[in-house]
Amino acid sequence: MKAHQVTIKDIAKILGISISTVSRALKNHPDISEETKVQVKDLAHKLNYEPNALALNLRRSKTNTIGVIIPEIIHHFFSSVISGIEDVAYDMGYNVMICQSNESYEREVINAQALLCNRVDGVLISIAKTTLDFDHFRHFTNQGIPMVFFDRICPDIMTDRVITNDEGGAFLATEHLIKIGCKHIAHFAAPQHLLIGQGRFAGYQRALKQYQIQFDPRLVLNCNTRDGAFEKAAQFLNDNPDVDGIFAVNDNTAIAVMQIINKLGKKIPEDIAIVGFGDGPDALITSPPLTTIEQKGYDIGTEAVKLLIHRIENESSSDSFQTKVIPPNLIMRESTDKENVLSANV
Amino acid sequence: MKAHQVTIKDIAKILGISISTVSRALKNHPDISEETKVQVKDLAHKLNYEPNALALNLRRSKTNTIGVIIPEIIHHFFSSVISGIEDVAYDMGYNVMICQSNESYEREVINAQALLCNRVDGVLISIAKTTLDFDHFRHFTNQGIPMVFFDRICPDIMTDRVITNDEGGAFLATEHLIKIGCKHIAHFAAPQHLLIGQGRFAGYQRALKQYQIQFDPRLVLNCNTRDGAFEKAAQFLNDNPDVDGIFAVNDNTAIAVMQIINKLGKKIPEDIAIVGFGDGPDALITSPPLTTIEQKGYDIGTEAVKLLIHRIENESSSDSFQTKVIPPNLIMRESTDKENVLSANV
DNA sequence: ATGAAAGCGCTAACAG
DNA sequence: CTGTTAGCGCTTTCAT
Repeated sequence: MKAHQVTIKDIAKILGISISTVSRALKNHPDISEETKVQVKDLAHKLNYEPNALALNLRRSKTNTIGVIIPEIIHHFFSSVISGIEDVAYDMGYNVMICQSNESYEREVINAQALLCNRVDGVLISIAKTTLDFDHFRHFTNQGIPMVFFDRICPDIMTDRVITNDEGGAFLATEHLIKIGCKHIAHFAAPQHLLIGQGRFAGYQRALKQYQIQFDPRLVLNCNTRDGAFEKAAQFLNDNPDVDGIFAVNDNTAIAVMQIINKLGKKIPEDIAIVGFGDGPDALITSPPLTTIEQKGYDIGTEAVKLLIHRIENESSSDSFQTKVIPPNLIMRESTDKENVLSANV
Repeated sequence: MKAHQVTIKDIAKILGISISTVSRALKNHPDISEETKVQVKDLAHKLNYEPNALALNLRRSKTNTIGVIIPEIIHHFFSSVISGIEDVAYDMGYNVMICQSNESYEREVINAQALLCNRVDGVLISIAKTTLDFDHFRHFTNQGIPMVFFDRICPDIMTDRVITNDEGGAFLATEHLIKIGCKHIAHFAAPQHLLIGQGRFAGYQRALKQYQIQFDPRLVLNCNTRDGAFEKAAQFLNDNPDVDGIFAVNDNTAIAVMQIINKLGKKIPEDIAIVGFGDGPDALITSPPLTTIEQKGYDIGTEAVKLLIHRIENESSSDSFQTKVIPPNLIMRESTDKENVLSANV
């Protein structure tokens, strides 16, 4: 059943010429006569010859393949990143091999090993939440395989990096709430052992400080998931009835909080204005649509893969490592539109 | 810079034994003495030896890799499918190589070729909307590489398939609207040259017929995207003020229509009840939450990859081709909850 | 202008 | 128990 895949050997035999001539003819080597070239190419086409990438890669010890390790493909942010990666990689002649860690350290280690075995030319990584040890990544550097971390970076390993400006984005979000007149701004925060947790909390604090609003630690709630919000938000809003603005560390949390606020019968943004972080498509379909910080997944992907391919193709160049920071944007929507600016335009 | 990757040859040289002994030792061949095994394994570990998958695959002419061609990874449905594929593939010792067609025929052809060159053991495919010619897929069968189509299948090629029961799902959706008392049920439909367009329209019609409701072609609108809804829905609802139920061909359209209905000041579900198709996470966060048909992406992925691996590992078995149909579920939420059953439970 | 041969890293007969 | 050898498909010197 399994039809033997056509090789240059087959072509050579049929045409009664040598393997090397076929090889040369197929890649337009100047030494080969036009006649043979035409013959070879015709036959190759007729037989559906496809060069065996395995043999090729083994020979060159280069695979033109980029490995990617991400936590979960299902998150809109990460699939945007992948789209960015793929588009650029494709244009530059690289394949992409995607592995999901599912936020599991063990799986991440196995992924790394698989990529190593497959001799990828370089790796793009966003680390799992549960990963605390980084030796599996060091293997890449040991073997001279360049890595670029994005979004969830590894501070202990010196490499190129691409990150969002979390602090700046959080500042924008909080500043926006202040400017529309919120006086008591809560922050639903991610765990402070995560870099994004730290950065976004810091931006929140800086905005308060800059606008001389007293920081009140009681207004900071450790809550960064939809489920968490359903657990804690109602109680929190009850305990802090003066809260008139919320900056949530991500859209999911913000959206869940909005649903709770709606249920409580309070008005958004009149009673409580709310800003998220991430700008996934979800932010468009809530009621009201959610003001949020745009986290440019696609751009992060393209930048990361560009840095990586540059390293791959300039091994020698020991340019010092870069950290690219993607600047965030505030996307204003109705969840903070107290003045009815947006609907006035309709 | 690029550290030479360690090979069994290196290990053999250092230990002063032959390459084949090393090879055997590493795979616990019974002929090898415990002593040598330990020596070899220790050294291999110390040197971070990783077997070269390229060489291995070339040798065995088997890559243990499954190729996947999907339209867009960004769609929640497709990333769910991929998760399903990856989980099973991983358990069964296969790698997964994902390619996006971006709904482009040309890109799909290139993807297929890349997978062919990389000698994947099998392929999972959901075809691009713009694909009308299928020769690039026939190459796989010609080379004896098994294929499984899922969701967007290719009717012209005989292979295993995994699909949603579109007709049945649409029937459930429409029946549900009928049962909650809707009398004038509109259908926002996909183009009828697409199989899902046909199937879902057919299910809608069957439900009407079964419940003896007169089919009215004016209540069928060709509209299957968010943008389309924003263009056409308001006008449509104006022209057909008696519509009290809508079955939309997918969640995106349903959600956009809900937003329009809300803007028009009508109540959901009291004035108009609405059902979508797909059950992405979006359906949870609209107001009200959207009743929809669960399209089990993850399950489709696991089923498809199981069928594929079965084919791969039983080449000889010319079992006739199967079409697995994943049965749909109705997920009832507030967008059709006229009786307030759901909130009563709270 | 073409062919012969070595080698990329690994496995698996075949010999001892 | 271990070594020798051939070969997977391809490129690339080195000959001719």
